[in-house]
Amino acid sequence: MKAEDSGDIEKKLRHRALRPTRQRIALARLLFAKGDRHLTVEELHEEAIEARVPVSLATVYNTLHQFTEAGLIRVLAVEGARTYFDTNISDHHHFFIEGQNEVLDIPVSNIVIDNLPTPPEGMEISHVDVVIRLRRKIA
Amino acid sequence: MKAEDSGDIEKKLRHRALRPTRQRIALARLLFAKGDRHLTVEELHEEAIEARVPVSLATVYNTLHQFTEAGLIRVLAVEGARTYFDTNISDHHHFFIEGQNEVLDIPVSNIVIDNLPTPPEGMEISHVDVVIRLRRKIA
DNA sequence: CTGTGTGCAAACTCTTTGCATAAGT
DNA sequence: ACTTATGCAAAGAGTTTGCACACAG
Repeated sequence: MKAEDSGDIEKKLRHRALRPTRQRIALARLLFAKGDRHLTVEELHEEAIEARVPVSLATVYNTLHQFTEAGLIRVLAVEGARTYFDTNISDHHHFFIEGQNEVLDIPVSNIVIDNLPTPPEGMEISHVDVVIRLRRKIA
Repeated sequence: MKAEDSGDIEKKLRHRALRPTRQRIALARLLFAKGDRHLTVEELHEEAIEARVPVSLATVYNTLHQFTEAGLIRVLAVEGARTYFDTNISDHHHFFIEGQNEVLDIPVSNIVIDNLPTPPEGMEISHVDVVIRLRRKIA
């Protein structure tokens, strides 16, 4: 939950060969200042506008992809039309509420996964995603 | 891997209040005759055309959604533009090859998941999806 | 016959791209 | 100055929808 100051963010961006522009800094701040989050491009765009940082949708798309390639954030593996980005890159998992396309962090991630299979030749495991799909309990 | 004959398929469809039309039967046969598969709408559509079953893309979309609601198939939780449908509804998991949007079944599904978290009030677990993301090993 | 399913094309949503302008170094 | 980023609008991919026609019961 440590909020990072602009100096940190600028350094981080510079280190990934990303110029610390006004837009990138603002988006990074929105992303990382509030702890772990998962949001869509649309949501981040709205937040930026509300925060009086006029930034175009296309730039939010570009920026989130650049951040993803830089390893600052991650793409969530949930089905559905839109893409969710996750600011938490450490191992943790998610609830997915069926019919509402909603994603929730799993509070205490003490899930144990065992007996992971061997990846095919020449491949290595990048990350294990566990999505627990939930549905409304039928009384 | 048991191939089902048309009688079975018709019965199955009828049981879900889906009229066994030519198209639905043909699609069901393509889906279930070859063991477990995961495919996109596009792929199934091409297969149907190749099998000389002229069916429209829209019908493939409709049919796959109806089959999903009927519990005959399942939607795969992988990110990316297109939706994958899985003919295997039992508990099993997937490899996802990053950068190629490719899905592979995990051969022997002996993964053990333990310490599942308690779902929020009024919710129950529908299914647990495990996606092991792979990347090309960097020498 | 009656109601449901199908096919086509148009509409929609989310995402990407091309190119002129603006900003960073 | 030189290079890279941004914004806009247009294009693109995948998916959904409306409505006339066809088919199953």
